[in-house]
Amino acid sequence: MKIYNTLSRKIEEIKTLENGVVKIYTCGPTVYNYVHIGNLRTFIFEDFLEKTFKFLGYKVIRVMNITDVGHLTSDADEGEDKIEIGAQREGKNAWDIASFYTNAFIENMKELNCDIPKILPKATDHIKEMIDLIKKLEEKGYTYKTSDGIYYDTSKFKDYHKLMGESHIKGIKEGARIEFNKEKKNPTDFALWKFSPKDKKRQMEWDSPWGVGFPGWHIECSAMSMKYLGETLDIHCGGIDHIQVHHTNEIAQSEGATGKPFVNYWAHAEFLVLSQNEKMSKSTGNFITLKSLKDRGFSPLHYRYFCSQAHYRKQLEFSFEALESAKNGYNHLKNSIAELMEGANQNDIADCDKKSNYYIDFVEAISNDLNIPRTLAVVWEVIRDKKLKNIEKLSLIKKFDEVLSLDLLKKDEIIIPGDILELAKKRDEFKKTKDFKKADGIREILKQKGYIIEDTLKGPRIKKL
RNA sequence: GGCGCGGUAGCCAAGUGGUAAGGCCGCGGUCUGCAAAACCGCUAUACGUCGGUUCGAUUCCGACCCGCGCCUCCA
Repeated sequence: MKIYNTLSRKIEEIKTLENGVVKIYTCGPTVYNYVHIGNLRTFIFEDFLEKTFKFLGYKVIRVMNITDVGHLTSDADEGEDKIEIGAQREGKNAWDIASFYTNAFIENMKELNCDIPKILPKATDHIKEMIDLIKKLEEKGYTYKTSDGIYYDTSKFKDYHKLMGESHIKGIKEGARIEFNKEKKNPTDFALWKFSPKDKKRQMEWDSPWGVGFPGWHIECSAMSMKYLGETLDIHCGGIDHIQVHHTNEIAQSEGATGKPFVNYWAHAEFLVLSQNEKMSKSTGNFITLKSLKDRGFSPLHYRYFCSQAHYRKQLEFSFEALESAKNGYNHLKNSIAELMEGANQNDIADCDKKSNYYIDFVEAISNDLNIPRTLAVVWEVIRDKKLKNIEKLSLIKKFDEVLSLDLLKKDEIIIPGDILELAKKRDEFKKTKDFKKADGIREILKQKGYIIEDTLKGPRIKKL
């Protein structure tokens, strides 16, 4: 298994710490609002990664955090964080907001056929671990206090910029904009613990050795990843935007505290970008959710298929036109497979032939920096192959779907209401008496009611529009 | 201003130092009472521009143009 490592800027063969086991930490959502389809692209990438390891025989231990506290809206803001703003917006308390959007997130993941990591720690459940970690950093001299919190002195950590590469350092210094916090010693210093504002009671705040307050924006990932995966882990994933700040700070915190390498491989997913208009941003409220896709007639798996068509390290341009073509492609694929399954018993689909060139191509593709688009081409090639038997094709596709998770062999069972069945029956009778005008009339009525009728060798088949 | 990424047929998008996957769209055919679905076939002389290295570059190097991202919370 090879993957691009942001740390080395090279595609590397993965060597896990423990043979046959891979420990993965994936940055999860901040639950103050719905996740958007850009977030979802990253989570789908991580799901492909996890399933690829499983496909290749690894045991995967994966952690995904739920950030339910602490992320400030910006450096300039005093004390306000997104969860509390969300609470104000919706007239609920902060805890309810976090819980509501956590559930919504999990629901989205399920709909997209993404496995929910078994270890899904919430930041608010790990305040103690964070405090302990900050204490360790304090002991080692990495911290200093300002009027509003405990900060990390990034000048004390040797390789602070290692994730970004040497060339970034210059840019950060020169490109640094307005410095919001004058008490910070270096522009890149960041808060480990923030004090609650003196005049205001926060909904979420905790006691600490430094005073009542709440954790900084980065400490939770260091604390929770090391708690569940150990001081060094194999792979850490996230969106590409996290490289410069969040992940860089995680390294500084974790390695500063332990003196050991924190992560061996960093894997980052590129952005989903909108072809026109502004960018999608959760904090500005300008974003598309899975629900809005569904409202426009797309299924979650249409979106998963859409994402599967592009490599995770390349920006993917989102447009409804492009999604429409993915939808057509996906439906076509499912229909083709449904035809292959006609007459075949699902139980007869045995293990696939691992010596098949298609199987070899598939493994080659997923193992080579997760080339999912290539695997889709393999699936199409299998379907179009003139020599393979249907059952052989299905066994390959079934195996491939362990990674793709597109429900390729799943029959869409839909419940047809009685009145629709009644109409279909009538149409069939008209057809038999060759009264095609009336038969077509009924077909038109059914269409208006949202159902399509297709005549097959085995009789009519009703589908939802 | 700094850093980074990309520009492949009408659209989305893989990939490669020796002339380029796949999907969508379009067209024709088989099937059908007609459709639909599926299948078969076809299609566009596709690799931003200009140089360089090379026997040979879309693939490597340089410059330029264009688009995008990050640099402030953000997948």
